[in-house]
Amino acid sequence: MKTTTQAGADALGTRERIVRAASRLMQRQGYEGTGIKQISREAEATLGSVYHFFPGGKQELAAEAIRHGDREFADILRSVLAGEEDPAEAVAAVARAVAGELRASDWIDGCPVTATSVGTAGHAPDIQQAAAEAFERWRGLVSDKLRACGIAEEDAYELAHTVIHTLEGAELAAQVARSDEPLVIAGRHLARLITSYR
Amino acid sequence: MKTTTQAGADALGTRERIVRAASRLMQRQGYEGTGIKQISREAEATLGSVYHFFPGGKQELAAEAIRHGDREFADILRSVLAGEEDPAEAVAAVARAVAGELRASDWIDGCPVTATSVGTAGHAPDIQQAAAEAFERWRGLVSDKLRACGIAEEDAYELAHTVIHTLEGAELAAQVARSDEPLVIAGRHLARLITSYR
DNA sequence: GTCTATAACGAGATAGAC
DNA sequence: GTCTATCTCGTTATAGAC
Repeated sequence: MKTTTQAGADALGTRERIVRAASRLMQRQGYEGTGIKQISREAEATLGSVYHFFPGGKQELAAEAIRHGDREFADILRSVLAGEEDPAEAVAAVARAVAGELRASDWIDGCPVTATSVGTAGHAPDIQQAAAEAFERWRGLVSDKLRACGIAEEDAYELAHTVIHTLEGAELAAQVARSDEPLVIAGRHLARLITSYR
Repeated sequence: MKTTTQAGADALGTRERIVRAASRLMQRQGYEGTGIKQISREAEATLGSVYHFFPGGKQELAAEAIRHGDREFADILRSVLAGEEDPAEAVAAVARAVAGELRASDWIDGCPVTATSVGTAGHAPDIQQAAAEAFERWRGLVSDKLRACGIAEEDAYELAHTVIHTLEGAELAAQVARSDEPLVIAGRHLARLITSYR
């Protein structure tokens, strides 16, 4: 068995621990607000190990952290969407799931992709591209669900955009307001919008 | 005439130049990514002047910068909403206006409130509150427009939430994708959603 | 691969003359 | 109100032993 497929927190390789720590910290503090020393400390790795695995420095590590957050939310999205047959219900369930995780973190842990990429436009293209790819992947998952439920391809494509982007914006608002109301309302409206295309 | 009401860029007082520079820089680089020295340089003020007007340091200045961005977008919102009679058309026009400004900046200048507040949750309550108040003000303007067009108060309240938050999320996505497609689609869907309540 | 030490630089903030 | 000089601390990144 390869080490990269082992389970259990203590069995994680150094590289994976570094990526996870970077993703979690940048999710809370953003790219500029997170230091490499803090990441190495949190990952229980030395600074030398960080630069060994990520010779491109902070930018390369941040791009990898975004891809980690991408995969993490994609798994949640797949799972929650599969749990409801009706696509409108499924999207509302995603909104509730996001709200639940946000509340559980006391409104601290926002979207890891957004938090890491905001403020890097124009001087960190790798980070911007990783974020764009994450959004595209998530939209693809939503679009697949909508098409599987009989919504026309072009409608599904556009609806997936608004589903992901509305959840993104509502999560930001929920975070600063320390309330799940924005996400609950967003879930209701997205469900209504989707239903109007059936 | 008081100096604070004078027009023209060169006639601005020092304090106002500092706030504007802070708002513009944090809109691009975020709170942590923007230095006070850079702000003072850009504002053509000395470091001493910055701390004279903002003894609370970077946090106090950032909160004021957010309130500046709040007022700026509120003015645009009022103006664009007033330019269209139909509320659905008006909201779509707002989406186009946001897309136009974003494209004009080569996808660099996102939402000044979001960019400044992301990553500060949990350790800068003044900033979080200023951001929450900005969103609330903007939602109030949208809600006023919807109610003036005959939409029930409770529906207008909830729709205003989703209008602002969807635009917010779509702007983030448009920024990383360097495309106005997310905002154009969001405008269309918001118009459709509003129309469904008439 | 891991570790320590340190270089090189910039950050936020302050003091005090003017 | 404005300006300069400076303190202190933290940052990214590198060097080189082990």
